[in-house]
Amino acid sequence: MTDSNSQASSSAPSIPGDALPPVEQHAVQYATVRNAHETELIEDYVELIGDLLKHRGEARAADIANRMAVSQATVSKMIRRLNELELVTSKPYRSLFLTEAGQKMAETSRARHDIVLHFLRALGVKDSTARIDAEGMEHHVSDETLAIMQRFTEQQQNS
Amino acid sequence: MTDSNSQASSSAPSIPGDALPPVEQHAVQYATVRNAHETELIEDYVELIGDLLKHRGEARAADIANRMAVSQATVSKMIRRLNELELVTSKPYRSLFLTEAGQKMAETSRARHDIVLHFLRALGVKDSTARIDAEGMEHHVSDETLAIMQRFTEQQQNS
DNA sequence: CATAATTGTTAGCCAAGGCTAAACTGTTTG
DNA sequence: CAAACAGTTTAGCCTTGGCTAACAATTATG
Repeated sequence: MTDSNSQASSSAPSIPGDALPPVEQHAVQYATVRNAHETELIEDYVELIGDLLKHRGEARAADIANRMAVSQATVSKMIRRLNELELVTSKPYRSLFLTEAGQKMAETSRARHDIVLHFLRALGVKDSTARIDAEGMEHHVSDETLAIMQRFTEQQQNS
Repeated sequence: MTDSNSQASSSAPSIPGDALPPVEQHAVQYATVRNAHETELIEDYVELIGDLLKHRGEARAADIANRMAVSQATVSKMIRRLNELELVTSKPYRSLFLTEAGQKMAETSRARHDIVLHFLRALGVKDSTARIDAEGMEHHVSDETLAIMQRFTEQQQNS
C-alpha cells in the first residue's frame, strides 16, 4: 500500500475536482461503475422486450437483433441467459414474454430512461442527441440524481 | 425484417418517450453505447494515471490496483495493452508515464469528468453521489450535452 | 548485508458478449 | 403439399476484463 490517504480527511465539498479522492472512496466509484456494467445489458434487453410487447404486442428475436444492431445468434444466446435469470419465458420459435420479475425490471428501466431523456430535453439538448445520451447514461444515474432530474424537468415545464 | 418503421416519419420531438424510435435510430443508440464501452476502461486508466502523475508525481501499478479495487495482475495486463496502444510508456518496476497521445486523452477525459461532476453539484446532487454518478456518466455524454452542462454550471455560479 | 516485505509479472483459468456458419423449424406460396 | 424463405437455434470461435497462484525483482529493515 503505497498510496496513503491524500492529506487531511476534512470534508471539503466546495473545492473543485482537484485533489484525488481518498483511496476507498475512489475504489467505490470504480466498483460501482463496474457493477452497473454487469446489469446494464440485461436491463436493456428487458426494457426493449417490454417496449416491443407494449407497442407491437410481441417481441421476436429478429426485432431485437435489428433494433440492437446485433446478430440473431447473439440475441438467442442472451435470451437463454434471460431465461436462466427468470426474467423472460420463451417457447422455441415463439414470441418472448416477461415474467413478473422481468416486468418489474422493464418498468423500472423504462421509468429511469424516460426521466433521463426528458431531463436532457428540458436542459435543451436536441432530441436525437438526448436519445443517444439517455441510453448510455440511464444505468449510471443514482436515485438521488434521478429525483433531482425529475424535479428539474417538472419545474421547467411549469414556466 | 419484421419490424417495420413505426408509423409516420413525422418529426415529433414534443411527444414524450412513448412510441418506439425507428429501427435505424434505435440501432444507432445501442451501437453508440456499445462503442463507448470499448474505450471506457482505457480512458479511465489513462485518466487515473494522469491524475496520479499530477498529484503524486508518479503512477505505480499498485496505486492503480488499489484505487480501482482490482488485482495487480489485472492492472499489469492492462498496462501491457496501454503500451501496445502507445498511450503509456513503462519500464518494469518503474513508474508509468503517458505518451503524447496518452496525455491528450487524459486531459480530455479529465475535462469531461470535471464538467459532469461540477454540473451534478450545480444541480444540487451531494458530493459523494455526484462523484459516483460522474464516473459512470462521463463516457456517455455527447459534446453537445457537455457544452450545455458547462453553460448551466457557469450560470448557476453567477447568481 | 541478508532476509523480509512489497511490488510487479506471468501463466492459466473463467464468464460475458460479440461474431459466422450451419442446421433446424415454421410459414407462405406457387 | 412441396419448396422456398424467414426466423431461430446451436456450435465453435475470438477478445476483454476479471481472478488466483506462483514466481521474480526491488526496496526496506533487523
